Amino acid sequence: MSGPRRGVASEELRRHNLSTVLDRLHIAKELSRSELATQTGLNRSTIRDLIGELARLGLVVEDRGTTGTGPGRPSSVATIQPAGAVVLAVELEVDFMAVATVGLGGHIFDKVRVAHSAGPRTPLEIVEHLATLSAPLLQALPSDATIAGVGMAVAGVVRRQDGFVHVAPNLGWSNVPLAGMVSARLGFDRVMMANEADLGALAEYRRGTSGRNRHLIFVAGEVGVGIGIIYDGKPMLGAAGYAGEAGHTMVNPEGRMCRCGAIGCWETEVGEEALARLAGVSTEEAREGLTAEILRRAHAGDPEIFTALNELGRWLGVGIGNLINTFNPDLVVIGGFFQELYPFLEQSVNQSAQEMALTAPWLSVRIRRSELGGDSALIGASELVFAEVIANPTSFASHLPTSGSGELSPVTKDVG
Amino acid sequence: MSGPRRGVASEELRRHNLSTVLDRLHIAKELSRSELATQTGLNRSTIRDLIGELARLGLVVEDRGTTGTGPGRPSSVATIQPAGAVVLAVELEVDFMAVATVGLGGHIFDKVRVAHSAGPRTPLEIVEHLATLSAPLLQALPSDATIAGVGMAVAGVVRRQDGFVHVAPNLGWSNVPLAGMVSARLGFDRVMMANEADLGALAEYRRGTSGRNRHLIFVAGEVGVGIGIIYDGKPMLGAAGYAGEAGHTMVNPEGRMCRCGAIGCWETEVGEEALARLAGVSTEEAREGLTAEILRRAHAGDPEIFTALNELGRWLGVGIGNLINTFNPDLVVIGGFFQELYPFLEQSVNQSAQEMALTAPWLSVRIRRSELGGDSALIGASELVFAEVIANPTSFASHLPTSGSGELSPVTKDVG
DNA sequence: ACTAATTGTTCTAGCCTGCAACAAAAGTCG
DNA sequence: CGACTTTTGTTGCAGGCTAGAACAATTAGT
Repeated sequence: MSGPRRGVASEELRRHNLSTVLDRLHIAKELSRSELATQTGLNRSTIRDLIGELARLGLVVEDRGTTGTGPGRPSSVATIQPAGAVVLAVELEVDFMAVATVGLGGHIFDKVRVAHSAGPRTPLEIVEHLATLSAPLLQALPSDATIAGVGMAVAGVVRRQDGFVHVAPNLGWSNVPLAGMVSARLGFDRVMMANEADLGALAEYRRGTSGRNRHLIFVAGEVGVGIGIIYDGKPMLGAAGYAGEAGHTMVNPEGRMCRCGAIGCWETEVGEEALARLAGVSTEEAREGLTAEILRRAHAGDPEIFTALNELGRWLGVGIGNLINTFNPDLVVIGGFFQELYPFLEQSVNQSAQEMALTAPWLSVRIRRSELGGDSALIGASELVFAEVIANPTSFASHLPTSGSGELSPVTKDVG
Repeated sequence: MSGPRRGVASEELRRHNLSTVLDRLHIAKELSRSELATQTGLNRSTIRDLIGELARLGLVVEDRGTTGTGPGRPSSVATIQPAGAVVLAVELEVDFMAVATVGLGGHIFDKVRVAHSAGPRTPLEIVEHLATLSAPLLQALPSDATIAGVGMAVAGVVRRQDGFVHVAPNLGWSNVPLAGMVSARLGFDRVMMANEADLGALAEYRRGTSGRNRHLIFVAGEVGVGIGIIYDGKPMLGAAGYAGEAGHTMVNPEGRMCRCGAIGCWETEVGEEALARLAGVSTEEAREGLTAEILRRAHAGDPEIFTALNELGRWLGVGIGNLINTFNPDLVVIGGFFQELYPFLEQSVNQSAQEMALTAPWLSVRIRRSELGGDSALIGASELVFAEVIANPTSFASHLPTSGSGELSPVTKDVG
């Protein structure tokens, strides 16, 4: 991420403060100037200036504050402007693709989710499909909307630097320069991607009920098993973006061969295939069919299913205990199909995680299921791009005039 | 660590730049002004000003540059002043205590290492012992030396926030407010501690031949097994400082009971006890005796030892593969007794790590033995405190005048 | 000795935030 | 209903910090 330390000048200061204010507004959607001043520690006059600049950039609007909270002049309220920066968020799964237009503040303009037959598809087909799906969504955006870029959640091993898909087993891909292809086909410069567990973690941290815990682990059970890590409020992606492949850590040397080639990976004990095996269900059934079927039987009181879920929960707990010892997080969030099954897993997960974890890190951690539901990957994908916008609001909207009165100066339309 | 984002003013800018320059000088020991300007991107005039302030704080000295590299006026050279900030670095082990006085730039003024009989000792005894050992070292420092604080490496689970030893099994301690005790006994305000693996990682990153890799994992084999993590150039300590207890992650559900109470921890396969067991040596022998004995036999070509080391290396490699998949580091450094045995472990470690790791993260990682030798914990302990000094050079030396000409203004002596 | 190259030194301009003084807009209380 | 209190917006100024330009200093090369 950041290189060795460099010196900075006043403009960097401005960028930082602008970014701080925009970040708070992005999360809270609206804040009064006085709330902003308190939260950031900046002076009234500085906040005024910063909000003015953000308004000029089209990222926020300011209204006269409403009254009611006590004596004193009501404070002006700054509201995030969703159309100021819109992300085309994409979730690419084995059996469906979801696309959404998400604006600043997390506002979802539109969303489509199209199932398709599972199995291998070429990257070109997928990109074409994406273009078809996204066109109407982009059309439907307000005319003053600015597209910030594309954020994608991909079930696979993705290099973050250039959005290169090293391998995506369920899609049958390897070595696909996906970001470049999407960029070329859709015509957007900024195309960012990461795997769904990383993005689930980001979504939980930014938009979940994480209570602003700054160290969290998101455990995603999909076809494979992966984790996303937020360390000190930032995504921990590793040197190349491959971090979080905890599904492929050995927990059982006497276990089964994993599709990665190694033996006894965590995934072989808690992945979807393990679930099907334990429950005595054919793997042929589709993913959603499987969990639905198991939930149905569990609610019906099928004892075989309880045994299976207890066994799965036990292994899930062991892995989570391992993660607690390794990372010392203050929150572990359960996502993917684990989340759907969690009521039946909770007890065994807690028990075996506690057995595994050392006392000290165990005492300060909470384990919770995700509450974002199925949108978690899309939200994370959008936040990936928003992070860039927020880090440098000015350069993002560099086509706009950066000085002069907002109301008076005419905005030059792009020609071409 | 850092809380939610706050706004900053110009003083913060200054602090950042001062810190940047001091950091570079701390690592390089001396740099010309022009080198600093190039590296930091700051202007000549700014560098001059910053160096001036650091000189006034007594942290660097400036000399006329030596000539020789080409035409042009020689650039002044700033040299780090070791006595400007001296850390009392302490390594607390089961069978010995090491104490050193380390100055800025990593200069070691003095060092003592005293063996004592293993086994439980009370915290009070240890603190008293430390006071006795450190007194002559502090006496021997130059009269103008400023003590920055105490940094300690402790073999145990330590809360970084307040230096609270949650548990240190080999010392027989639990719930010891060690930092507070040391602070009270020695009279230094700043007492910081962490476990030896965290500090080994820090030492490797700051003073090892890490090649400035910003993502590294240090694997420390002592009585227990722990890892230290550097993520993006910063120590990753977790929410409370307990991160890195990878020795207590399950790798073998059919394995042995660990002293932590769980079954099949990595430590039970690669820790010192496992080594003794595999080699058929009594655990009674002291730590150093054990590795020396095994090295002797290995050099003599004892086939039983080769089998034992291969088995240990295999498990070590599995765990390292797990870590590579989880963290995607660009460097793994082998420390502790693993480092001493590494020539005999290397092959099996590499083989099983490669089998375990996914292709993508495996291709970009290197595995190397530590080259810092036995000083790694002491160096890390000093860097822990130096990080604080470097983060805020001005407030560190707040007793000195912060303005006016360095040569002319008299320094007020502390009274009392 | 003269020239080119590089860096130190000094002064000024520009950016940014904080502060103080005043104005504006609410609630409160008699 | 009006004076008072409280809180916040507005504005102009001061202060801190870095960049840049102009000039001086110092060295190598010819």
